[in-house]
Amino acid sequence: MVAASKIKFDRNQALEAAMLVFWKKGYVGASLTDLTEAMAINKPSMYATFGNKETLFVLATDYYMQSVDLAHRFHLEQRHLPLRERLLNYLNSVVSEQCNEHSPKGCYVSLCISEAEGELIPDVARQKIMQVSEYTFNSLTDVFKQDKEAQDLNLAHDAELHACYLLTLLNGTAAMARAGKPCTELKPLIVIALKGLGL
Amino acid sequence: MVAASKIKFDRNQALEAAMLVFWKKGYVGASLTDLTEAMAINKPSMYATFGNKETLFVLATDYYMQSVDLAHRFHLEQRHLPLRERLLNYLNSVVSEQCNEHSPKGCYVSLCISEAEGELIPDVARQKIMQVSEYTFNSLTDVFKQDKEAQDLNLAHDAELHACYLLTLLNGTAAMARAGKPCTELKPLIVIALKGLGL
DNA sequence: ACATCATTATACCGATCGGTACAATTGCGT
DNA sequence: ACGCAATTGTACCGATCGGTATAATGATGT
Repeated sequence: MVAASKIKFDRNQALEAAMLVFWKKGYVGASLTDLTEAMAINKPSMYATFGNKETLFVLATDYYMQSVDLAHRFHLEQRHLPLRERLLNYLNSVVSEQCNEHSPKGCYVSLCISEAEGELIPDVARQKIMQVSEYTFNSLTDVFKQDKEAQDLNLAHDAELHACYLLTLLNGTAAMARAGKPCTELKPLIVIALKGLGL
Repeated sequence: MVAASKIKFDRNQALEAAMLVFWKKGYVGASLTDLTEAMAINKPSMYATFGNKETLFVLATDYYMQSVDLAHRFHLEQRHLPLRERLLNYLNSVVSEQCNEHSPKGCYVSLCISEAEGELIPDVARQKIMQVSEYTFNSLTDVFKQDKEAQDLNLAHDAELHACYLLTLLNGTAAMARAGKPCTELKPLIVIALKGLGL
């Protein structure tokens, strides 16, 4: 009764397509035409289903966190593995994707955060992307705080500093990947960077 | 005779203003209105003097290299200083500026390179920003290749790798600065990162 | 088979984009 | 003081932006 009739397009599939466009072009660079073409729907359907560009961006960001980011974060949570191995798996996973030929270069979050500072992203979208970045930071901080190995290595003190260090590394590789550096040149950086932490 | 008459506005001052706008908003985000208002001239004067938005961007990028980047690179060329001190001075100089309250957050080059991959920057501008990024990479590579200390520490082998490492670090701090991280939290990352190189 | 109603496609809205034509203005050499 | 020439402000160009009104479409319950 409610209203569930007629065939609707696949909502998640549309969100994934939108996410890929934002990932490639950023918030401002992604036009409604780019978005709806990739989503294979037209503008009125988009507005009826998702509200407007800003709320679409928020939902696409949620989708990113629940799919892409979750797959990476999985490696962080393998607490049965040694700390160095967990971090290596996580960092390699992220960097691999940043260079992946089959998805946009770089990092969705890193790109959109760069736009946010320029005052060219509406407020809600800006808050969303900041909150997502903070979430990753907290995940990394928790690893350093809770892991026994990290405590033994004195990495639990200043956990925030070390989390910031790894987040900076990943933002850096994201920029390099976007500039065209291949995975083969970026992955070795991870080993060097971990040496900075004594790992 | 030639034509040198009438008062013209200060060309360099205008280029500096344009550079600051591109630095804050990127290429696409910087509208002609933003640019001409900051340059304190109007559109016809801008087009008569600089051609169009794309050539203005190229000239603003040159201005950036000759002013901002040159001041940082100066620290790299102090060959009488120990390698670690030269790198520390250079990296601290760059990071300080990325966080500077009185200029746009982050890095001019890093921001515009991120835009370039999205196919939303005209070709000449794109090539210019890529070339500038390559230039910085080569400067760092030369330091590792030519410095005696670097040769002794086995950093001259894979000089490109180590240059890439530092460039990645700076792209990372640029993103973090743009996301709002203060200088006090970013500068300690430099010391950690240099430990990765054994410095 | 028919009427119903959500979804679709088309065409349009005002605002702004990069870029330009033109006329009023301004400061110079004479 | 005058005329010249470059610069200025204004007003506009077509294209595209985000967003919407409206009419054609097509599957469903009866």
